[in-house]
This record gives sequence, structure tokens and C-alpha cells, in this order.
Amino acid sequence: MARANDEAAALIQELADLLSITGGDAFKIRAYEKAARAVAGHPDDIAGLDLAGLRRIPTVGDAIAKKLLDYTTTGTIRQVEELRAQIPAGVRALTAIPTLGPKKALTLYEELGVASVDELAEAIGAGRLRGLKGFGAKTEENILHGIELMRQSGDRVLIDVAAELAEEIVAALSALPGCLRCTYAGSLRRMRETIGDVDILAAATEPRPIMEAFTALPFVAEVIGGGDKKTSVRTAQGLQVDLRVVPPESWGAALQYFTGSQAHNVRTREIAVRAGLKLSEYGLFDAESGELIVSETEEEVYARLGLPWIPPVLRQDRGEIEAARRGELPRLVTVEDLRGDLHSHTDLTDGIATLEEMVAAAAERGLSYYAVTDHAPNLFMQRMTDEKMLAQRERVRALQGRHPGLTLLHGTELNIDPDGGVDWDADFLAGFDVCVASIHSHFTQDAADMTRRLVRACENPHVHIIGHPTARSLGRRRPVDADWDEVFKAAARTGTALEIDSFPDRLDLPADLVRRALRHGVKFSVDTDAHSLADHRNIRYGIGTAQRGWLTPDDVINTWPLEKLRAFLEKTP
DNA sequence: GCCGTTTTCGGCCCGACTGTTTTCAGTCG
Repeated sequence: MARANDEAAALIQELADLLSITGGDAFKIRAYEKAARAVAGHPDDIAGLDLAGLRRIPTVGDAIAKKLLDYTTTGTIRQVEELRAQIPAGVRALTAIPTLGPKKALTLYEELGVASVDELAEAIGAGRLRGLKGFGAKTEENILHGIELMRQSGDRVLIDVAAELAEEIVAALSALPGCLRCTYAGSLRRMRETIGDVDILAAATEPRPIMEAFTALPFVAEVIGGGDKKTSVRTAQGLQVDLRVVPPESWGAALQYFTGSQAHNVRTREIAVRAGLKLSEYGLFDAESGELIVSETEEEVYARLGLPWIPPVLRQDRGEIEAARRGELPRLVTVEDLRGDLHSHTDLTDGIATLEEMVAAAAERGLSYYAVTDHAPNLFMQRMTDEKMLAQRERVRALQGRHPGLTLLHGTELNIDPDGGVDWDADFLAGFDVCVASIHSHFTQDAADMTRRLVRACENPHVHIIGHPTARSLGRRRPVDADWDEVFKAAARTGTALEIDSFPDRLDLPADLVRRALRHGVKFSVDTDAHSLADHRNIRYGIGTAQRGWLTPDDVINTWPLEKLRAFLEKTP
């Protein structure tokens, strides 16, 4: 169930967008944008807050609090309705076209009556933009190109696609003689779950050769633009890659700047201004004299702003600045903290590697325990039977000790049926070391039914972990609808862990829900759900999601020593 | 519209690049 917060945040953001089209005060627009983020990230459901409660949300003042109350009582915000009457939704949609912002969108609407992307394409075809002030031939061409791109490609890619491309580019540029440092920054360094464009940062005294080598890389399909400091290209599959080359002495400030997020950078620059400083990608300067203070490392930049270094995964302006000030940044869980993996498959069901191969891959990862959790019989296409499962258990027991230091656990991935039941009876379930239970069907139940279903699964004493809890598939299937706070309460109460599935198209539980669940005292299991040997490498994306949810090692049960984990799996409240 | 260890008023992050300009507005990140 979408929280009132999310819909209210969307309305406030829409208000900001519409005001930017009608030419509203830029600072007012920014205030709305900030408030929208704050509302989305606020732990309490705003549906239950009165005016004073709303007023306590940071960056929400009297005016926005009243608008939020307007929303929670009437379901909408009057000012948004008024602006919608003035500016058709299609005009706002125009600003999604690259190179076309609010000002041009308004001109097109007012001068030509263009109120949708289709109408704009038509108007260009009919030559109606000729002579329009500010719209030359090149602008026309850019808009057509932008519309084309928007139509043919969903604009964001999964994190593994972006990561692999970025690593290839970094390797290629790092090999150049004049390239002193090179890394990726932007949303990829922050480990966002999908990536809109890839940001590469390089340090060199002579930028030209780096830029030229970059545009000559084999996967570059189009050079979008380029100067001495910045070059942008598009890959054959439509992904934009920006390269910034900075002097080596600016490395730290540049890395901080290009990592973002933009909202986080706004905060750090505000802190700088208040301290009589100026922060840019070239360094932290004295505002008066213009004298450079620090720029070589991110740590120095943060330190001079009175902050500890903030991990990129937290840089979202979701409270990390305040936590840093108080010295309360979490010690984030890392891949190295993991002692085990509690969700994996073999070729007994839909995995493509044998039990022995998967176990060897686990040993290679340096794990001290590893659970094999093939699918249970109610996922009928997997043709699981009691006999096959018990025979696998024997094979697992026989493999025990094959890899010194690695303990094997025999488990299963159960199917949560529409009523919250699972595949086997209590006696059979008791034979497993660990049971993951997941939703694999009936994704469209309403929120009340889905909530009951998940709560009942948590209450099953033999269910230890809820696998990929929202069952979303990025770009393909929406998350199931549930009252997540109720589910989190049940998970915490019953000692049921929630999984963070590391598959790049799942990353489920998503980071924002992880953070909400954490507040309820939920424990998590960060797993690969590996179906092949290569899938073991996905663990870093699951860990990235856990980090974006502010998890520490203590919050993640598969960082625990085996004995402590076994006690948790007893599920005795 | 928000906010306060200079402020209840006057500030509010900064720079690169493009295209259409002849000095700058718009867009992007």
C-alpha cells in the first residue's frame, strides 16, 4: 500500500514542477522540492499527523503543513488542482525530453498550443517551430532526437549493466599514460538500484588525450558533446556516459561533487556558505579571498565542513548530514562482514549449476556457512517431491567437511500461498536447517489480503526468512501491495528475518523499505538467491541495498557466527 | 516557502555547456 507520504510527496513535487513552468519563484520551487523529499523519507505516516505534527517534519513550514493537511483530509491539494487546470499534464511531460526544460515547454504551449510529446513531434514536422524565439534549427534537431530516445528506450538500466560498463571504461582510461586517477562517481557510486547515466571522473594535467581516447572507445555510438572539462557520449544501447577530467589536485573535491546526490551537495554547499566558504568541484575556498583551503581528498573536504567522511551510499539528504554532525553515522555492513549465504539454488530445480559446483563457489567466497534452498513442490514447474528433497539432504550431509571451514545447511525456498500457508506440514518443515518463504504467485491481491498473507507467513514457526518480500521485478513487475509497517511489526515480533535479495532486477527488500523495517527492529538476511556460479558476484548489489538502508553488521543475521544464527533460527520469542 | 551561534528579513549551491545570442538564457547535473 503506498503510504500517504509517497502520494503527498508526489503532489508537492508536481506543485514544484508546475510552478517552474509558470515561472514561479525559484527559491519557492526549491523549498517544495526539499519538502517533497522530506515527506517521502519521514518515518511516520502523515495520514495520522495533525498540523503540529506535520510542522515538525524538517523543511516543512506552516504553508506546506497546511497543504499536507489539505491532502490528508481531502485527498488532494487545492493549489495543485488550480495549476493543473492552467497547465495540462502533457506540458509537464514535455520536460522529460532531454534539452527541453520548463521554460521552453511553456513557450511551446503558449505560442503554439503544444500540450503533449506527440503534438510537439507533429508541430516540428509541420515546421511550426520556425521563427519561434529561442528555437533554432539545432534546438529542433535536439528535441526530435530526445523524443526518439525517450520512445525507444526505457531510460534507466539495472545496476549491474552500468557497473560492468563503468568498470570497463575505468580500466581503459586508467591504462592511458596521462591518466593519473580514474573512477566512477554519480548514482553508480551511491549504488542506486537503477542508473540513468554513468559518470566517470579522471585526473590529468592534460585533459585532451583522455577525452579523445574516451570518444574512441568501441561501444561509443554517439558523441553528445564535449569541451575541455567534460565530454558526453551515448553507448550503442542508449546509455549516456559523462567523463569529467579534473586537475589532480582537485581530485577529492571533484569526486565529492560528482558523486552527489545533488540534494546532498546542496546541503554541503550550504554548510560551506554558512562558514564563509565556497565549495565547488575544484575545492573548498575562502569565500572572501578566493584562497584554496582543501581539495585533494574527500575526507579533507568533509573534515573542513565539520563532518566525518560520509559513505556515498548514504549521500541522499535523508538525514545523513545530521547523523554525521551528531557522530551517529552507522558502521555499515560490508561484503567482508558476511559469514554466510542463506538462499541459493542448484540444478535440482531451476539453478544451472550442480550442488557440488555451488558449494565450491561458496567456499571460494570464503563463507563459513552456506544454505542450499531449492524450490518447494507448490512451484509446480520445478517438479519437486519429498523424495527428491530428502535425497538432496543426504548429498548435502555427505558434502559436509569437503571444504574446511564451510558448514553446509540444508534448506528450501517455500511458496507462500494466497492465504499465507506454505508447501509442507510442520513435521516435514522441521527437517530443514533453514526455510526461506517467498511470494511466487497471486501478486495482485489487495493490500489487506497481502498483509494478512505475509503476516501469517511470519507467524509460521518454521519460516525463518521472507524471501524477496515485495516480489518486484525492476522494469517488469510492480511490488506487491501491502501495509508494510504491519508486516515489519510481525517480522520483528516473530523473529522472522526479511531478505535483501541481491539479484540486480530484484534488490528486494528495497532500500527505503529496509530503512523503515529497521525502525521496527527487524533483522535482515542479505542473500544472492544464486542460480548459477556467476550469480554469487551479485552479493555486492545486495550489500549496497543494505547499506542504503543504513544497516550495520548486527542487523544482518548472516554476518553472525553460526551458533548465534542457529539460536535465531530456533524462533523462540 | 523556509530558516536563524551574524539574520524574524534577506538570504537561499555552483559550474559547464549549448544554442542563439552580440552578452546571455536555458538546461543539466
